[in-house]
Formats: sequence, structure tokens, C-alpha cells
Amino acid sequence: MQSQNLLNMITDSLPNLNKSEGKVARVVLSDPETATQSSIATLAKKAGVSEPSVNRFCKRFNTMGFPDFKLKLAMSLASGIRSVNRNVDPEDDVTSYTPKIIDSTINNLALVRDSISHARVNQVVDNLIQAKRIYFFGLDASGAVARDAENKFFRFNLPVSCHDDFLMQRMLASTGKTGDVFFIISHTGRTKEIVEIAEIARNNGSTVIGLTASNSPLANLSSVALDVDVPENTDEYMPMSSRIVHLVILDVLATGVTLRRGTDFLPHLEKIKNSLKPTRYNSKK
Amino acid sequence: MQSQNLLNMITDSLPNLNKSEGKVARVVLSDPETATQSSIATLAKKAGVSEPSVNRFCKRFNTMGFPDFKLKLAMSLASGIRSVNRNVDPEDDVTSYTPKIIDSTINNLALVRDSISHARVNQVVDNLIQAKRIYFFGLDASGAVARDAENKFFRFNLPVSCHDDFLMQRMLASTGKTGDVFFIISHTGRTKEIVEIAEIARNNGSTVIGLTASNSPLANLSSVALDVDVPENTDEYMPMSSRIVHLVILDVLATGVTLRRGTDFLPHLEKIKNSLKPTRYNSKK
DNA sequence: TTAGATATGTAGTAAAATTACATAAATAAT
DNA sequence: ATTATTTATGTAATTTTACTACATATCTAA
Repeated sequence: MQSQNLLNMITDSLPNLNKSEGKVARVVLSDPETATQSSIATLAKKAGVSEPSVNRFCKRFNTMGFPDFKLKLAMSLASGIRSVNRNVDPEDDVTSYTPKIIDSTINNLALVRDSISHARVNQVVDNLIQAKRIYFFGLDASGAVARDAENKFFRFNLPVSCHDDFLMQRMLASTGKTGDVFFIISHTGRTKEIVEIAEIARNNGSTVIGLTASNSPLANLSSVALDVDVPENTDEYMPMSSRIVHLVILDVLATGVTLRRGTDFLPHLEKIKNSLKPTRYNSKK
Repeated sequence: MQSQNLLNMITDSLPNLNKSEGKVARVVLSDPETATQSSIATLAKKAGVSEPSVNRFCKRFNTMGFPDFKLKLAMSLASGIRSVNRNVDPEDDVTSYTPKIIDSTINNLALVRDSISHARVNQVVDNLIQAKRIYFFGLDASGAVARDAENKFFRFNLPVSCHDDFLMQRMLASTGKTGDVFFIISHTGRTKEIVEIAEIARNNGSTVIGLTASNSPLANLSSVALDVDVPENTDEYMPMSSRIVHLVILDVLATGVTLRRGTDFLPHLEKIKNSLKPTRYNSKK
């Protein structure tokens, strides 16, 4: 749905622009916020070009004209990439670091939303539905993600289990067969043990699904790779948010599985939900 | 930071508007997308009012005028709350349910960002730093969240552990002392075992931090409650996204702890990061 | 019923954006 | 190198859009 981020489009086409349009581009990129609030005249002045040049610049990016351009620009500012200067620094207090952390997570989610391959998602859903067994593997932070996945897919009455011990993982991978799906979660995709395990599983004819960084050794070994490229946390204070992205992708997959199962399957989900009711205090209402 | 969502503001003030402004409001709310693309004249016509009425309507919402209003409207469409009609339905395919799931997660994150109590976050950070021991407790889906928290806080050289077995939890709670922090994660805050465990811990003088629904039994029992109210998933297909919100709040807390520790602490974090390096294949670059 | 206040619309004005056209710069061909 | 042709940019006029000041209508309360 959502068209690609306008700011990125401008950055990408920066080398292809002619002189005046380039000037406009740089002014817009340097401070997009104020650009959305300027008139075409002020922007033209700031860029040192004529008003029609600004107008032509706008039309390059599939917009109707300047006002429409500002609108789209505002939207891309709001939806994504409040990237610049949103890093936590040592002077921050609660009121500033809290929204920064949350916004950065939101940004990352927006990025995958716009970049994830729907075809691959479909393929993975296929694999999960047809699997004889599903193993979710992860180490370290991804271990918790694997756990969550098990919890989620268990509800679908699928034969799932979850392992975060790499000896166990290795043993299971080496006894895997065709029809078994090894769903391997890894932020970097370069942890040696994990990569070896993927290799073993592949060699036994099992399906390996990698939820990991694109072009990583794990991704290259996978039958289907779901690429997640979250900008590296160069900043010491920024938490690793690929976990979050991984979890949300698992949500997407779970939804895909549910939908594929069709409405006949809903009563089963309802049953599981209800099984937990007696363990709860009633809500007041 | 981010001002409150314009669409919500309009909806909220709907009863306080006078006749013509109400007409405009309804037209805008019925189809905000096209509203952002209309001129003041077309919008006035569609609402059956005069242009200045539209203009006055805009100024009510702290905007400079119609163009500014459209801008802000576009931003709130992009940034948040695409609330209405973003539910997954059985006819959806990958290309539609994928963004829906991700957007709904984003919405929920935006909501907590704008509603979380910074004072409470601060308090919790205080408690975590001064704790003699920290226990992360969770059951079911929250078990995975607790696991993630352990992994994260372990890196701070804090005495943490994580438990997702309620018998173990109960034993630990009953041997807790002053200075021990029980960080209890629960989506509903009404699971009987969890609530009892919180009660036991409190009675022993331990600190209980509840990451849970506001006004739930668990929240009421907690020394400090971090409220997370994610709209209930009435929709069968929508995954529970409170987990995600919980994780991100834990990220925020972790950041708070790091910052409070000061820059002297950074080498320690670096050391942990480096300890993992030998387990990885080198990146190609 | 009427005075005051509030709400809405009309018409004129100002601002903003776009178009058509002219000039300038760059590229290619001789 | 010079000219022809294309491409890029700017000028000025036009059109669209939004805003302001004011007038009229509607509502509220005495």
C-alpha cells in the first residue's frame, strides 16, 4: 500500500537531478520539517532558484505540484524515518529518551513494512502449514523470540517446539527429515553454531527458514530467507530492536497461517483462549 | 513530543462544535484521505458550508489555516492511528494483512509513547539500580518477555534471573526480602497465580514492579505499576501486541539504567559485546 | 420582544502556485 | 570551432487558492 518514503526517493535520485533541482533537493533534505511549512517562494529563495524550478522538482516525484509535494513529505516524516538526531545521548532524561527509543522501534517497523517480500512471507506460510514438525531455534536474545514463536504457533495445533541450546539444536537438526521445518532466528545470521546447524538440517533434506539479516551466511543457506535489516546500533545506548521486528514478523506469519486455515479453524483458537479463563480474576465490568 | 493525533482531537471535540463546523468535521472524518487533497472550496461545498467556516474550523485545532490543517491531518494519517478499518479480515491476502499487522503494532507503540508516565519509568529505573536482586516473572507469552528481560539486564552486571514456572516463582517470592525486586510481567494482570505471587512478595517487604494493564489486580498490588493498555484484540485474527509493547518498555528501562550508570559503565557493555565476536563469521566488508 | 452575543456567509483582497513563454546553457553535429 | 538542437532555467502573466473584513442571520437571555 503505502508508497515508498519520499525522503528516501529524494536522496536516491540526488545524483540524477540537474543543477537547480539538486539545490532544491539539498535544501529540502537538510530540513524537511520546515520545508513542509514553507511557501514555494521562500523555498525557491532559500535554494537560490526560481519558483517554477521548485515546482518542476516536485513533479519529478509523482506529485501533483508543490502543495501535494509538501503533503507527501509531511507524511513520510510522520510515518518513518525521524532518523537523524534521534539517537540517545548521555544528557537525555526520561522525557527525551523514552520517545526516542519508541520512535526508533517504530521507524524500524515502518522500514520492514515497506521492504518485506510478500512472496517470501507467503512461501513461509506454505511451509509452516505443510510441515510435519516445526522447530524454532534461536540463541541469546533470539532464544526469547523462539520461545514466543513456540507459544504462538502451539495454539494452531501445529507440531512445534522451541530450542535455545545449541547442542540440542544440533542433535535435532541431524535427525531432521524431509517435511521438517527448522525456523532459525538470528539477528546477525553469522553465529557459527547456528550456521552449522542450518547446514546440517539442509543436508538432511529438511526445510530451513531463516529469519535473519539479508546476505548473511544463514540467509544464504536457508530454503527461504526472511530478510530483516535493522540499522546496526552504532549508538551505545540504543537497544537492539531486531528482536521486536522478528516478533512482529512472526505475528504476520501466524496471521497468514490462521487465514490459510480458513474460518473452520476459529473455534479451535477460541477453545484455547477459553481454557485460560478459569485462571483469571474476572474483569470488573 | 509529537502532538496528539489530529483525527482523535476532531473526534473528541465533535460534540462541542457548532453546526457548520460540525458538518465540516464529519466530512473530514468520513474520508480524511481525500480531505488532505481537497481545496478549501471543494471541502466547503461538500460540507455545505462557506469557505470561511472551513477556515475557522481549521483554526480551532491550533493550526495556522487550511493548508496547515491539511498538513497536520496528513501527518496524523501517516503516523498513527489508522484505527478504523485496519482489522484483518478473512478476505485479506499477504499484501494487505502484512502492513495491517505491522501498522497496528506501530499504533500501539505510538499510544504508549504518548501515554506512559515518565515519573514511573524513573522510579522503576531507581528501583532496578538499587536492587539487591531482580527477578523477572512471566507466564505464557509473558514468559518469553521475561526471558528477554533477563538477557538484557544481565548485561548490566545486575543480579537478575528469570522464571516462567509459577511454582518456582511462588517459592522465590516467599523467600524474598527488602531490597529484592520482583518485576512481574502480565498482559491481563488478572492471572490468579501471578497476583498471589505479587501479594506474597509484597508481604515479605520486597518491591514489586508490575508491567501490566492499568487498574488490574496486579497493578493495584504493585509498588510501582507501569501501565500498558493495548486495545483488546476483539478481532480473531489480530495477534496480541502487548508483548511487543512490554519489550519496548523494557528497552526504555534498560536505556534508563545505562544512562544512570554514566559513561564509566560503557566499557563493561563493550566487553560483553566483544565476548560474542569469536562465535561469529566475519562480515564480508 | 429585544439587546447582546454568537455563528455564518458574502465579497473583496492578498497570497500562492502554475502556466506559457523567452532566454540561457549545454550538448551534439558539421 | 561554429552552429543547430536539445535541455535547463528564469520571467511575467494567469489562475487558483486561501484569507480578511464586514454584513447578515441566528441564537440566547433578559
